Amino acid sequence: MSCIRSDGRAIALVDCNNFYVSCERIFRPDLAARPVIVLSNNDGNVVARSNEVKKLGLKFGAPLHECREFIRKHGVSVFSSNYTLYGDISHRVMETLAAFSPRMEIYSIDEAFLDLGRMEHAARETYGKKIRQTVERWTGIPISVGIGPTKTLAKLANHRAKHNCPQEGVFDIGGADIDAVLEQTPVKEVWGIGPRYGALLNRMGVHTARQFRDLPDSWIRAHMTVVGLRTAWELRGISCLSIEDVASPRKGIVSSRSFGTPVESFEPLREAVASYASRAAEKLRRQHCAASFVGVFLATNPFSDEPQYSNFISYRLPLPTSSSFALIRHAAHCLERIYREGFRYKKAGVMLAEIVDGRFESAGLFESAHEITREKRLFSVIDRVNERFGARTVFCASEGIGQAWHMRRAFLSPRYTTSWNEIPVVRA
DNA sequence: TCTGGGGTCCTAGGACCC
DNA sequence: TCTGGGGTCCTAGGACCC
Repeated sequence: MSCIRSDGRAIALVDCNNFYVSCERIFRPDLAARPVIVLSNNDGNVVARSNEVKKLGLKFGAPLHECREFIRKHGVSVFSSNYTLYGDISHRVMETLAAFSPRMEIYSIDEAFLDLGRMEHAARETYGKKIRQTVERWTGIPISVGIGPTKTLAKLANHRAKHNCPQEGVFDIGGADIDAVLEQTPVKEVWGIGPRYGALLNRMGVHTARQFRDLPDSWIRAHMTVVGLRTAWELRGISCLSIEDVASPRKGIVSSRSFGTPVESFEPLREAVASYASRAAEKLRRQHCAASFVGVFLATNPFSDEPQYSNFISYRLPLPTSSSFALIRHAAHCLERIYREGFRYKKAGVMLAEIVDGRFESAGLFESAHEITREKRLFSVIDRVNERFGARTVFCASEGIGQAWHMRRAFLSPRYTTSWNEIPVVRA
């Protein structure tokens, strides 16, 4: 294990508060301090809650149909998830953050680690507050900032910032009594300790982050692998997880969805799979890669009493490609081979793997290099058009135009920031 | 009626090779 | 009776994250 003592270096973890809810509120200031929730795809479960909703006790992941009464009773505003909007706001937040550190890792849609270097102790908290004010002013998104000598401690500090000092929204664990903080933190709240390990540790009588930190290495290694050991060392202030400021390309790309209504015939299923293949190909091109492995899966609804069927099949391409045409074609062949009549399908998806640098995308025996180059240029234009004028401005005919299988999004907010037709208008 | 969609890393065990 | 040992690759499964 390669770990280094962090000797005075500080890391900040910036986390957007209730990110999806905050995004919706930017354009609906009337919803500030009001209960708001955002739903998962197909309006299935609650995936984001405003503080008001959390306080009322509604759990993350609750199915919408079980919340109807709660929503009515408390006058909750409900939104379908609008990833186009969230992606765009996320981009603005990250651009703002980038000005505060030469090294930054975008960890998720709403989180980033910032390397603060050897910034003086006394200056850190002030700096954190400055980051917070700037992001809020420039993007309208409230954030919390946790500062610590390692990623895991920064994460823990962030949790603390959010819950113990929401007014300031900044907490520097380096300026606090670390032992006391770890003692007050349930071990299950430590980053890297999931429900499984949490339960195991509790059974062993380990309940706080401090108790976990002080366990013998040999026990941790034996029961929780090196991953658990790294977490413990990080809690001791020894840095084992570095800031990855260059995003490594994905090793696999999956595009899948549950359908809004079950699909019973082949044709719409083929359209859906073509759409997923096309979206996966877009993701692939965005990271300048090509794939030589395509997989397709489909499944009926496991929650229903109807006859069940699910299957997965894959195909290895002779040469890597990033062409939507080629990937759609291969995905369609896969689907033909696993499709069975007489089932009500609920979900399908496309997987790409064996991903390589796009430069290895070369012509096969029966196609010319010229053809490949032409197709690459074509898709680079299509990608630019779709980026500028909105997804699916240009798309392959095989993706279908009706899309009856499309997911349910009954409470969708407008695409305020990415569609000319849906930009908010201010009337004098 | 309704039940998300993406990812990562690590380990154990088997096959195979010399 | 004795029944190598070490290396690599692959896969399935389990844990975690947002």
